[in-house]
Amino acid sequence: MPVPLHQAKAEFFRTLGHPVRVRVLELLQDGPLPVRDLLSAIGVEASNLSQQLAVLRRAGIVTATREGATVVYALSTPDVADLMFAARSILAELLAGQGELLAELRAEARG
Amino acid sequence: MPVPLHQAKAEFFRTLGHPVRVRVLELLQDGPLPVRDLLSAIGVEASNLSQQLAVLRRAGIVTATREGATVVYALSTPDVADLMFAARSILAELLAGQGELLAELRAEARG
DNA sequence: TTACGAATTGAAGAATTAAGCAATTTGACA
DNA sequence: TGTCAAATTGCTTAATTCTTCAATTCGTAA
Repeated sequence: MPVPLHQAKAEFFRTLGHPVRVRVLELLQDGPLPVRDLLSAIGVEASNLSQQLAVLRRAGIVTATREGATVVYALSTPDVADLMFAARSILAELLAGQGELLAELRAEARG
Repeated sequence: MPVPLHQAKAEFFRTLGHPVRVRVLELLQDGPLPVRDLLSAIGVEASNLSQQLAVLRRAGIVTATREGATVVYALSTPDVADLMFAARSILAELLAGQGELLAELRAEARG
């Protein structure tokens, strides 16, 4: 298996590794949205959101289309939803595991 | 939806955002492996691999078990395979899209 | 005990990345 | 034309992350 493919995968994951960008992808799962809506939903500075949108754009994960005065963003592939779902599943398991550890710790503290 | 959850997801993705760590997770999909094997398969400095394994460990994505002189690593949940699969699918689409752009560009160059 | 191999840890410098503010572009409309 | 709102870009500072090297831990066997 060629090395640069791992590089590409790693870069892809890194592209998702920012709370605002995660937020954007989740919001776009239900359909395209203008920047204005993303802005009010996420509640971050406009230039900051723009920077994060640019990261997603450069990676090709979202597309931007100008419609009059506004710019509308959309997922370039709906498969992103599957990925997010898989991530949620894993995160749920990991956090459940931590929850169990926490429970054990409490049990020890009581014992 | 609470803000820190997005933070957690972002951190999770960022944890995957490194070629060596991606490589490790893919290798572990077929079952647990001792560090020695990861080392020879990935071909990176031992201390570097150890650093990356530590990142995965701290995130709870892999577990380490000492067996005599060696340490064996395993995925803490098999769901990681699903995530990797989803990532591969998206990456394939994105790269295909780039391929199309490249084809168009070539067509223009010929025209 | 001493030594050796396997693996991890700590720390320092280089390189990336994020956040916020000012300046700029682009389209809509008086 | 001039102006306003939407969105992006450029730039600077602060914070993270990566890589490498030296030192350390842990187990095994002489």
